[in-house]
Amino acid sequence: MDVRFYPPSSVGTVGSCSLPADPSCLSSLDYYHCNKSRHSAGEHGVRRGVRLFSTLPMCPNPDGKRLPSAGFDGDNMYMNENNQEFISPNQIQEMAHLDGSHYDAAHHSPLINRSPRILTHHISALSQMNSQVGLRSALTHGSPSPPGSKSATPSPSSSAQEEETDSHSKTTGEKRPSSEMLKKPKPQKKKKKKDPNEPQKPVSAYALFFRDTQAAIKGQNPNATFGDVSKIVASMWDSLGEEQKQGYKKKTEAAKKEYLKALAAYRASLVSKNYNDPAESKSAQTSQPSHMMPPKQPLYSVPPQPSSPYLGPGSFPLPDLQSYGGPPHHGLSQTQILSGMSASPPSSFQISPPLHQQLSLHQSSILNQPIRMQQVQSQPIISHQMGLQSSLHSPPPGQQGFPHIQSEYQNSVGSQSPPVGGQNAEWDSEYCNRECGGNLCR
DNA sequence: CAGATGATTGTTGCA
DNA sequence: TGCAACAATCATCTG
Repeated sequence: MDVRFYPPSSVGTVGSCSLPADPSCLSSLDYYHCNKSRHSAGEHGVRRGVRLFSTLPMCPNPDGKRLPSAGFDGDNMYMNENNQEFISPNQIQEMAHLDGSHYDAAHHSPLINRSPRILTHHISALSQMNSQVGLRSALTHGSPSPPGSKSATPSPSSSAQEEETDSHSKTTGEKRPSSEMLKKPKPQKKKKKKDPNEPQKPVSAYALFFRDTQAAIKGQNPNATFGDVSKIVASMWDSLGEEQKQGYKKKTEAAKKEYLKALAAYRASLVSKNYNDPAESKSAQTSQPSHMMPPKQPLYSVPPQPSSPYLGPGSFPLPDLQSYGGPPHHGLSQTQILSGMSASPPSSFQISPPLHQQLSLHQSSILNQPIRMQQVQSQPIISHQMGLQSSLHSPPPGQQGFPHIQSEYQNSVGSQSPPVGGQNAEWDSEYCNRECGGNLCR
């Protein structure tokens, strides 16, 4: 796998995401490095380290050289040896349209920042690779160089690469240095037992994004470790437009509001419980030291919203599916968008088995979310479902995140995928029976 | 503002 | 069988 980062100067202006000569070497990690390069280029601050750079094995080019054969330099699309298109100017335009407030074609924002479609390309190509070579094994064990290659796949611990990484980090002033370097013996943290009745803390925007995204990444990188996925997701998060982030943050804030309400109720119940059963108060106080005290944050500081603030976990993946799905279709309804997309699949998109897996994963997560919520906490389930429903009709801002991927999901799966709009009775019932016993699907 | 904490998922090992 | 720990990363909280 060639996750080599070519300095901008080697490819052109800044786009700086040089894709490997061997498309089979393409992976989401390319994406990661594309963003790395972006950050290294200092587009909007240097953030990420290039640790992966040194830890990931490389897929050697045929001649052992690491020459960029594909990529994007901000104006031009690079092709790989197979003339496989990774990105087209039109797509760039779409990306610009996708997030016009952030994208500036003249400023060479990162590939993925322009459109997650790139990621889809990466993932799609990656899926082909991963069907043959496990990313994880390559990552963790260091894929042995093919015979004859000039060991362009150095050991992850290659000192040369470490040196390079170091120097790169130094020159770029990475905010996030190698975790190995910073790794200090972690104190064994004990997870405190939580009261099952205690309302679950709302997940952060990033966690939501992670939840949504990891399935897709995993789908295409079945062997990707959690660390790999984390890095990719983090990179994607970085690339996420402010609008999309705001979408997630809105959800988070809404969830937080709900959480605070629930927490207040929970604490109130604890208080009354303690009043009735002082014996329990001791343990309760230890686990809830502040339950007698007013919360630091005003419980109702957030202005109330008409519907369930926590749109329901189910509402997250779906928007993301949509957000991954394609250029924004302003003024189109969800159904219109989806049906329209399934009618005209992009020719360049490659369907790969993992993609199906990915879709099913993703859709599983869609329907799974309420289940999980039901299991873990006593949040208003109805509002979750309502949130899901409402999300079907009025997508929250967050779902604009990666519209390209969504459309490609839809397109790629075509009729095999469970349609969103009602033709999925069979799938739905199957899934429903399997996953939720028919309690939640409808 | 720096550091701690907890969240994300999947795997592994132990009680 | 169930639960804790762990991985990388980020957001949030806390002192």
